[in-house]
Amino acid sequence: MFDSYALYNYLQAENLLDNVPEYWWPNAGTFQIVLTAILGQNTTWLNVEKSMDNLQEYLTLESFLTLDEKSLIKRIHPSGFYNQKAPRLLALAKNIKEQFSTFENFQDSVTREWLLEQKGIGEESADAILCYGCMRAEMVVDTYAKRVLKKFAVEFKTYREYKIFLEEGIQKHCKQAQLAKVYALFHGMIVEYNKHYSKELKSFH
DNA sequence: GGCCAGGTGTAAA
DNA sequence: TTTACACATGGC
Repeated sequence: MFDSYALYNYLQAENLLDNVPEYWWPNAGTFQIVLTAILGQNTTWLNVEKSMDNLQEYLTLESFLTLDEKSLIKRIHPSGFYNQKAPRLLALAKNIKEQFSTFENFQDSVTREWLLEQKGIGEESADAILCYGCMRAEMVVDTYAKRVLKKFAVEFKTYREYKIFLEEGIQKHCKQAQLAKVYALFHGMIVEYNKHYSKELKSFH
């Protein structure tokens, strides 16, 4: 039977993560995850990197909060949707500061529900921030995950159904204490697999 | 030149 | 509850 653990093993056999950090997303565990999660919405990664380069001096919660909206819009121009991403990012940073004081405290105590209340954060961004920013056991479901699953004839309607499918198979085979790392690795392998086999996967549309 | 990318919010049916 | 649409750039 094909469950997410079978997919996990299939991807592992591909050896996709050579020379990739333990937590696959660049700068995992830092405030930068919050920025990249939102800048990356419906945007190519190359454009996200261009925007992040323009934010070099503002990559901590405190320094980011010194930016004004006009300057931020200019800096994140390459990654698109800047008129909505800029105010949403500033409001989010402000709320993190007000509710949690420090990013470290945010990492320890933020909930998925709190994130989903923030304008500009939907289910995928919430899970990306929790998984890679806070090292929590939350599986990220993105276009890539849906595309790989389609290759194996697995399709659902809602985000929640995809998330449950991906998490269930792993949970049966991994200890609770390992889950956060395994989910991060699993999602990372899914993305790398897409990059490697993009043409083949897109032909399944 | 058209299509798409590591989505989300809003409004209308 | 589902569907349609706006938001925007840069690479292919």
